[in-house]
Amino acid sequence: MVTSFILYNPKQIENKWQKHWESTQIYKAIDFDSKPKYYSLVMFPYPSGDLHMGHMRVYTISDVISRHRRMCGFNVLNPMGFDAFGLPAENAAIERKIPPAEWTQKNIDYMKNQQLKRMGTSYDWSREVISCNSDYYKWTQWLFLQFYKNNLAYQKEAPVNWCTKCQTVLANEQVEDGMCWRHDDTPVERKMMRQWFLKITNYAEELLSDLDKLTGWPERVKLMQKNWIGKSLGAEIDFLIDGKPNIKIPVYTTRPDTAFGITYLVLAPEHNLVEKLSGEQNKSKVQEYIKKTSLLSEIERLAEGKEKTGVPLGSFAINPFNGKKIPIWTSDYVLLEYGTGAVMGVPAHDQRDFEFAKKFKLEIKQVISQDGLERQLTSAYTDPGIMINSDIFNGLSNEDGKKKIIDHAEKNGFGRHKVTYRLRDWLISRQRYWGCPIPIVYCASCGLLPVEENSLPVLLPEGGIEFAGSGGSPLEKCTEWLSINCPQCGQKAKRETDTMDTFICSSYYYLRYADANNDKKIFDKEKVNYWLPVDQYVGGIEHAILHLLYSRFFTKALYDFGLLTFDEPFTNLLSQGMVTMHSPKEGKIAKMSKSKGNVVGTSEFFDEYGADAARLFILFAAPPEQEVEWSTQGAIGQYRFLERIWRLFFNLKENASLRIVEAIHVKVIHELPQQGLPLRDLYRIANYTIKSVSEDISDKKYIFNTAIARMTELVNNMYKFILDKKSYTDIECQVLSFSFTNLIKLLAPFAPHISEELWEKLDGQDSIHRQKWPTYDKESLVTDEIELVIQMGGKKVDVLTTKKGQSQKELENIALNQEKVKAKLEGKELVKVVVIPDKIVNIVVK
RNA sequence: GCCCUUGUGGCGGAAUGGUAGACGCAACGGACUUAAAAUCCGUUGGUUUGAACAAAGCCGUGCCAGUUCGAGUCUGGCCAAGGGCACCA
Repeated sequence: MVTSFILYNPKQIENKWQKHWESTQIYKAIDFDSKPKYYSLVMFPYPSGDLHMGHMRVYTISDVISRHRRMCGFNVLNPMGFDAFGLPAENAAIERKIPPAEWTQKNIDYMKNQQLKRMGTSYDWSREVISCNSDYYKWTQWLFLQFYKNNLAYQKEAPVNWCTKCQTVLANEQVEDGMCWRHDDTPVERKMMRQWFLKITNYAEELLSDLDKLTGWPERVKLMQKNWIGKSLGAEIDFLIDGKPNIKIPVYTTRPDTAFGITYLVLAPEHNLVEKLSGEQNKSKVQEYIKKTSLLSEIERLAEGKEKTGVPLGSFAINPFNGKKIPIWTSDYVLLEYGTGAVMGVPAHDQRDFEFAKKFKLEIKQVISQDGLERQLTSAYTDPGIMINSDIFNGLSNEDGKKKIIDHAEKNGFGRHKVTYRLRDWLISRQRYWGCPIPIVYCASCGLLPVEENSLPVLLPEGGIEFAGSGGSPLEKCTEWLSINCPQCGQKAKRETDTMDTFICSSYYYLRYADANNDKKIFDKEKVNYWLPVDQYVGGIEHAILHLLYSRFFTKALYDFGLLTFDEPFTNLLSQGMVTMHSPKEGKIAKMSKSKGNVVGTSEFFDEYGADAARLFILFAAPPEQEVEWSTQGAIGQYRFLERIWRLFFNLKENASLRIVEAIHVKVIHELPQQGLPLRDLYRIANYTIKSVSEDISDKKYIFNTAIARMTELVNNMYKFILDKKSYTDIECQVLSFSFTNLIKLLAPFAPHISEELWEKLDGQDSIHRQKWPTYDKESLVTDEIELVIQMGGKKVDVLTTKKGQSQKELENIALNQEKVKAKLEGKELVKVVVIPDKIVNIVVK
């Protein structure tokens, strides 16, 4: 009897099952199902139009997790959507005259049907969200209004990145090496503009301290967030102005212990007291300086090694500690947005101040010293030491001094303890068309008004938009759209023309998935609190700060608004490493990307070798957090692995009456006679494979590369077992069937198509993806023999197989009686023998 | 400058403080074939002694120390690569 052998044809099989899964809707998540819920999420993509192998990794990792949890009996939510607002669409409109909405939708269709689905992903597409659709951005606007009502959205004048050619503000992400992203010869300038902000700084402390709750997050991500928030403890000290008793300048410092070394004050050029404190003779010079620095780009202003610049204002402040009169300067090395925008100059103990004082010949006064002696400084002394020249504080260690000085200032009312964060409020205004309109109205008589909730969404006008590529937001020229009747007085009013940063859209999409089609509310409270928080989030490390911090902020704010019962959105986070490949343009290995010319498309590979092989390779080549270098050759290796399984199926089907065997009666296997040992080994290996793969795929480990290696080993062992075998006994058929059945079940999350096809060929019920994850026979892993390693001085001398469970003395005797050991012991003195039972004997000699 | 991560064969990578190099790629050999491809079965860290397919020895996880019976793994210092932050007072 010859079973007709069919060649492994991944393209055909994959297409067949993708269609089948879609029509049977096997990945639909059920609200409030009786099974425990599991929310598996991958960061939704920007629809740039073409995914390559570099993108595939994140979807594969997340999909393996989703499929595995489903087989483990969870009610899995695994949704997908598109982060669809953003600049490339607007750019395409400018360059190719395609409306952004059309361009975006075309890309979404392609990515969804030709790419994401072909990867074999298991999304519940009924919950798809597309952030540029009005049924989604209506809720983005609604959220903005909640922030506004809760005093978390406000406008202020702030320095922004400005491109003179585009005549518009750029987001920080759009500034590349200090130049405009569209004009790489145009340095970005700084400009003061009235902009919308979200008050994320209100949550600075909570965002910082709750990092401790996130035990399922990688340490490095938490550390990056911690550094970004940048909490620092110090003091605020008030300085009075000589001759102007009504004005005081508060200054923030982390080194109050150096207060007696203050020899000048510096204000940021944008500080609102600069003008007021400029003396008559200095006024023109100060104004000139302010103008000059305002024109400097961020890059120029912060350039490393840049010489300090600045001008004296011509007025003086009084050091409240010693009554000394000190000059007030302005310099661009002081930032307006940090602390109070003013700094006390202590050249002896701060390197920046030191450089400034040297350049402008200001006094340098040492007040901390290692040995209590004063000496000539060639650079700032920043190490700990003893306080000198500090009046009543002399002789204290500077650490003690910090506290005593603040206490002293507090007692006398000119200073206090102060906590400062590096985190700034979130600038969300964008002078762009392709974004979510900010629902605000400006009325000449009523002022600034929020759009009423029941008239949301504020629709983006479509058609007839002029994308000139210059002159600010295209919305400013949509005169029809722009004018509106004031919701309060009915008079003519104007809409806000800025749109929101797209990070707003992505700060809550994971909540919307819980109830994506609700047109009455942003989401049903019950549903969102059933599904959330996300059990496993997978995404790129590039979002370690922005997206993940913003999302945590949103969740905390929504919790405070009473919409959520949890205050952290993502319980577990996996930050996958990037996919790299040799870039001919850069002459080295670099992140896979179109601009670097090192892209491998998905379709070409899928057509020839299939998505299953690509998935396996991407998971096999390295652990998920590390980088992976794409290698088509390596991926073909995984294709060969799948072919080996495929051929094994036909071989066993023909010769070993292969069938589905989920478990073998344990007794039968253990009563096998001696000559059945290779079979018992195979049974043991099959069970060991189940154990290893289950552990490696669990949320404690996520090491898919070793899981795949274990499966490869099982296949290799099955081949070894059947080598030269012509016929099989019934028990051999059982063990082979058991091994094969469990192999394809273990393989199912990794290579979903081939495992489904083989499951069908085995007459398996339903889908393999709805089978129970295998369990293993613990007893089979217990052996009565062990490999004993014999070492001398920590170096391996011999390995031998012996009975398990022998005493230390017995093992020591076995070791000492080995020929090799005896030979080596000759002429040496035995010092001691270390025995680790069932493992190792280490003989120490002199 | 500060902070973090990573250094293991020709390559990607495995190794609860206990046999370094699992698994794969590449390379080489054998079987099959008229032949090639594919497939199946093997070999493959370096080095020395040896006529040797025998066999045995030595060295080896970026470098230098340390802890330990025993270190790729733990500690300290250094070097290199990558990443984050960067005039944050």
